[in-house]
Amino acid sequence: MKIATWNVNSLRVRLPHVLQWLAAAQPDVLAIQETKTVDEQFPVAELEVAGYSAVFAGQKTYNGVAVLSKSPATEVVTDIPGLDDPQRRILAATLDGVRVVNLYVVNGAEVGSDKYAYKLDWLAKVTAWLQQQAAAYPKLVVLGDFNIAPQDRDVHDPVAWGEGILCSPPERAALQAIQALGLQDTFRLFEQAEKSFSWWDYRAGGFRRNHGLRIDLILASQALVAVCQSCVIEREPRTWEKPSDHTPVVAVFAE
DNA sequence: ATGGTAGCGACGCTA
Repeated sequence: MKIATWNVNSLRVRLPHVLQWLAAAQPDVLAIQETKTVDEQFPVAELEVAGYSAVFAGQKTYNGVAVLSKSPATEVVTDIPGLDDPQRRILAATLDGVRVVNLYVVNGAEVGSDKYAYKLDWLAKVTAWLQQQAAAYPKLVVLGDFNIAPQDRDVHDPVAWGEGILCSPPERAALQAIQALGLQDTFRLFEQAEKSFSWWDYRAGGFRRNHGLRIDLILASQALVAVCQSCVIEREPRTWEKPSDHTPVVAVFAE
């Protein structure tokens, strides 16, 4: 089972890229963040032609998550207990016996800001719910745009980024709390090139200079870690004309 | 000191 995550930064703008990538990569599941598309405008028909069904939770202008899959999704959840949030950032679904939780984690803007407080509160509530998901579903994948670089090696310039947003100790502790539920960062199960990133700022030639961060993650429960065969960052879509600022991350699990 | 670009929807907000 091939499972991928990709923050597309507007599905309406990026649909040609998504279709091109699906045709070539043929993942079983693609979790998408930042669709920026209301449900009424979700491109169901185009994706169906490509061989994918979709579940989605969209809103106007911002956020929005979706899960595309070759097999139909069941047990779809978009809202969790204790988090009364109009922002569409969560989509859980079951696919061929695997529980997939797609997260578009709050960015947080700046350490100490209101948005930062919202990020940490959001993460705490999501983590409490993930604990229940982990208990209910031994085969669990939690993936998406985490807006947290797990370690300094996931940051192109750890000195410059310091303890700022996406790198601050409270954010990293929040990610650790999720991993403490028994979820491992599948990318680090394997040997990887140094300076492997999944997001590069559009500004200041970020991609050209490989000034990026690894903030798009695929976490897996022990039952899936045991059968995880690979986790790779696919850089190519970031080289295409008018790309998303993120590129796909793909994990393969046996069976 | 706080740039640079992209997307959305009306010149600012978010990332």
